[in-house]
Amino acid sequence: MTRKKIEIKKIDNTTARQVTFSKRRRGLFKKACELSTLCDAEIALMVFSATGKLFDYASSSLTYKSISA
Amino acid sequence: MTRKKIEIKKIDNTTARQVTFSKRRRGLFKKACELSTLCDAEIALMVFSATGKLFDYASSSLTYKSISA
DNA sequence: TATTCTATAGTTAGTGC
DNA sequence: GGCACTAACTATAGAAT
Repeated sequence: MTRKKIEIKKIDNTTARQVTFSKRRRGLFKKACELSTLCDAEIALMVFSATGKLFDYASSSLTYKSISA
Repeated sequence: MTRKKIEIKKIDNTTARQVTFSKRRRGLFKKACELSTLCDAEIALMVFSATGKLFDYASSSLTYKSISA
């Protein structure tokens, strides 16, 4: 996206892929947060890394109870 | 974000809020897609609009079975 | 109401600590 | 592993449609 345009396909280099993962994951969560706040939306987001680690986010009033009730 | 910096708080004007919702929702889903592709991550994303409408996305190999197995 | 236009705010690839 | 830098890219606010 900068310094050099990149193609949207799997990044071959493991180190580069991990660096991109942590940068973009932060960006994605930030955007989710902003959308929730700005537009009064409820959001749930789950991200599993290639190594199986889970990162998640849910806007405050979104619970299992709230969607199953 | 452009033309004028905005504050991250609920947009009061209903029309403006809806316009921002549809624009940013698209952006968020795109980013989720890109992260999944670039970094070989599995992602699930649910967005409920203020009116209760659901928009969702899940990367292809992410199923209930895959996470409960 | 969702989409298009476009200048500018914001994100991020590549790099070095 | 994360943070900082910065050029150059993308997303998007406001406006018009």
